[in-house]
Amino acid sequence: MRCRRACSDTCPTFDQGFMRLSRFFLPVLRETPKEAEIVSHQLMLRAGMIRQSSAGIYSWLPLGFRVLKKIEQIVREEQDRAGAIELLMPTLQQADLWRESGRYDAYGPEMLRFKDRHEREMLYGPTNEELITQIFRDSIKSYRDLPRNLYHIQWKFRDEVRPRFGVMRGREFLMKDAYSFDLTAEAARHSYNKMFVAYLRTFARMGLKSIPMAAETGPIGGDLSHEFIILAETGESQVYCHADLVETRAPPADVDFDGDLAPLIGQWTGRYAATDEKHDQARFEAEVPADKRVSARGIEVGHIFFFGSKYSEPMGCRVQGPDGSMIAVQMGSYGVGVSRLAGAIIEASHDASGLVWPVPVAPYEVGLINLKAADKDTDKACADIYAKLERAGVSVLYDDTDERAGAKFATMDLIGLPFQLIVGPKGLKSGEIEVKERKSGERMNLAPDAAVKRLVELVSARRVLA
RNA sequence: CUGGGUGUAGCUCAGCAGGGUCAGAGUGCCGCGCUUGGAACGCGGAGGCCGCAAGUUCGAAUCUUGCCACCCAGACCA
Repeated sequence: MRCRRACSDTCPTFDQGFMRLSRFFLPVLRETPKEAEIVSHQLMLRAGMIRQSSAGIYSWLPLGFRVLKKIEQIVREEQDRAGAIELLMPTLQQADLWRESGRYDAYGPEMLRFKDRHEREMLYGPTNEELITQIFRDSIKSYRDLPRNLYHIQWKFRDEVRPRFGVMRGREFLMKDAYSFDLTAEAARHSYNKMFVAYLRTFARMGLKSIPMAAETGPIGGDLSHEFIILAETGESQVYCHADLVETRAPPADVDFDGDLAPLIGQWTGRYAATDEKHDQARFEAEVPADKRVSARGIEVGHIFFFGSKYSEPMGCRVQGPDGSMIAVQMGSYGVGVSRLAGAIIEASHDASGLVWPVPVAPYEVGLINLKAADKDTDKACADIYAKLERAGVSVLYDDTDERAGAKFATMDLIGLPFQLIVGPKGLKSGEIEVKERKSGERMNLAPDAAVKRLVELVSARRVLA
């Protein structure tokens, strides 16, 4: 989110990430609104991240919006790393396009349909296979322009019969969807593998343990469909896997996406992993030693699959091959539930006091607490620390309000910033301020400058995937 | 969509069975005082078309009917 270069505020991507709580918009709730059932929903409401607009439709308040943007950016960076190319398609689409693929009738009432003023039939896109296929076929005519992978991050709408779990199953949701185009099924497998690897890195960067699990393959069959499940105690579905998978590390940043990814993929697909629907207890017991059997709760955050010419054939998306023949392209699509991830991360990372953000997705990296606002010494110390952190490129939410200490602690714990810097008159007298890590609760007292230095080290170390 | 439930202050809720000082509490918000390291305390105050609409009645948050919204269980799902 923050520009990595030492650029000024004239840089359009610059987001300074500094805020005084006295000027922020953070409507926290002390009590849990009754409509929220699961913990992520409750905490998102309480921490002032979201507000429900209507069933399954939410506004993202500043704190939540920052998290959403961070998640989005990680997804983007890993898509780019894997060679996918970003574009942006509209939310509204024409019914006629969907008639080409036959899905206008096949898609149920989940698809929101309506007419514009000219009585043209429109729909709010639940997904974009048709549109991307149209875009691609209208422009690409040669096999020499393959392979390509195009993605966008856009709001979708599925009129779920029953939205629930807050942003985890909303009707309107932000999704990254990528679409690959290849000449042959074999080449498409490689495109698929790239996304597979990108997903492992994407979720790992957000501090999540994600496990790919074989999923229904649809009309094509084969083994090219996986759901990426993250483990969380409060997960919505039951999952089973080999314990080693949980410990397997995500691929490094310098993985060669043009090389043979099969061995890497094999590390993940070689061991048993299945969701409820595909679980085979007998096979599980036969393939996994008793002490390695993991039975846990999980949340689906990504889904990748290959569908060959399902859309390219009926929609006439063909390219001319080396021999001059017209060949329908082989496609795959790859989704990540961006807004859902905000909820999923919380399900995987919270405690009795509130949210516990992993640094890479934290709305701010540090919460600076002035225990006695309007006190000359604490104000000065805080202003100094605030400026130093800013210079060091650490994002800070500075609680400069005149609340009581207890209330400040409670609020800061609730919103879950990874680190807290606590500055009070007592500590300052002995030349110390307190650094607290939200997750472990560990505290240390350091001189202000040492605290800033330590904090910068801690934050930097946790920003990147180890 | 089927079944169940809930709509009263920003949030959490009481009050409805037997209509009539019932417009209430806690919390949050505003002001003052006293406080100041884990959601202090005291006093004062603002805030509600009791989901909406019809109806019954002298009188309805309370009873009747209809509608709407939201929540939960199921089927469905990034």
